[in-house]
Amino acid sequence: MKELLHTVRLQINPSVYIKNPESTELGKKIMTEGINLIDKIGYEDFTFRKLGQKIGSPEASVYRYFQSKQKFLLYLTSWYWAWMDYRLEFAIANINSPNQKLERTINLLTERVTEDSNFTFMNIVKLSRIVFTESSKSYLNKEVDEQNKQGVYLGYKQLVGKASGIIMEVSPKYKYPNMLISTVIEGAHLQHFFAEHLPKLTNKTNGNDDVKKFYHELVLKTITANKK
Amino acid sequence: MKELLHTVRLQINPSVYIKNPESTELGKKIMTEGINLIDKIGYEDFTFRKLGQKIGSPEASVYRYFQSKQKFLLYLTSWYWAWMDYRLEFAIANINSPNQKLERTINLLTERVTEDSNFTFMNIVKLSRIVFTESSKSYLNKEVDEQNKQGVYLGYKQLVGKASGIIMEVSPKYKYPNMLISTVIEGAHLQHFFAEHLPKLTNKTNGNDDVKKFYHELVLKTITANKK
DNA sequence: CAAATATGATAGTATTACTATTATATTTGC
DNA sequence: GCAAATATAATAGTAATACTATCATATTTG
Repeated sequence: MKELLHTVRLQINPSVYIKNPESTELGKKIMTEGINLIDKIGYEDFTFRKLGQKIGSPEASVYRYFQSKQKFLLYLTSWYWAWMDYRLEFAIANINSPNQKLERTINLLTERVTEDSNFTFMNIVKLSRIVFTESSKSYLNKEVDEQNKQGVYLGYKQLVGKASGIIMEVSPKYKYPNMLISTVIEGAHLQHFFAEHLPKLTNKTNGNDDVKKFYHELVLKTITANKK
Repeated sequence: MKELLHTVRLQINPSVYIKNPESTELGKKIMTEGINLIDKIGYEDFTFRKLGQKIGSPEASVYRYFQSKQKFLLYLTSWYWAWMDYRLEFAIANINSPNQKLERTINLLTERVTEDSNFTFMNIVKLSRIVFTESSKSYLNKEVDEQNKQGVYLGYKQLVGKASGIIMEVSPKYKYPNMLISTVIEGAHLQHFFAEHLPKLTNKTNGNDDVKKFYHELVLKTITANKK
């Protein structure tokens, strides 16, 4: 993707923050250093106190932006999904062939983010690593229904919905587009994690693009009608 | 599956416990009530102190069986994978057709456990709910490499390996059997969770067996060679 | 220039995830 | 059948976590 010279402001559901961190310097420091810290020590060991020490502010100041570290994680993941949604729109703009749209969509959803975009102060490489490892924890808990009512997963749902729509363009009769897309997204995260930490659970051969290839093939074959 | 009148002792890697909980009454109480409690309040809110109160023993006693609540979760998941492995062996015993073996395997890996087996004091329905929601947290963290060295994921790897072998029987040239199986296992857990809590991310129509059907079709189509 | 808002500095709290110690009860080995 | 080993109970203690509260000061805005 090309560098963008104009600034894009991503839309994040306000339910995940108290005060928009993009609106102040301190808020931006919280995001930048928060990402660094979670990427380094992991979500479990991450605390607002440690973050405060990094940015030279008391933890109480961090609490003025986010109710809890859960909400902070939700903010980061929401930001990521909004960014992906934006990238998806960009990637399929002016493309007419549904098949080509689908190919680009699957690429986007399954490939690793390795290059830093400088369109934002967010470190995207680190953020995407965080999302791959930690994002499922934001819904796999007992608060999921309550949080869902507040709308904290809207960004994720929107992206899944959009990608499912592209599946339907290619194969209008396919019954399970949402299942397929959420399987692909979460599966790709997992496979990248496994490749690094539990290789017995995956199949990385020589190279790099195995995950992408695997899900490409899987999606295309799955949505194509069989000649029984 | 038929009820079994003999007792089967599942093999659990000793790295996940200090003292085998199956060897004493207290140990069994810890498992039974631990499962009840995690199922009720979730892994995050679960503590050994609360568990101790339930079973009328001090938390120090629980610590004599398990080093930490992480290890306790690992014990439960290891037990579950060992049980699944046993059920898989049982389900494919004396079946010759690879396709039929595969069908039964996918069934086992993707369906919800709704019936309590009385071959054990473990509440399998609750345990499987716990595994669906919490098991990924046992590896999605910074300790994964260290824990992996200790062998705590061996049971899971073994099951994935066995199921991949069946894929290879059906389709010897297929390149990504492990990816496919781990995608199916974790994906099915997720889809069941979504169906209950985030239905926008899945496609449940009228009935019940959608997840099973979806993954069946997905696997069969994926491993079948295309006529290009 | 007053009023509102943002931040810093500091303190406090209930709970968590443990570890340690001692006493008593139970099992086992000879 | 008794000593020795082992298991459990009872209790206490600790550093860290995930917050909340208060007050003073600095900065922005109308």
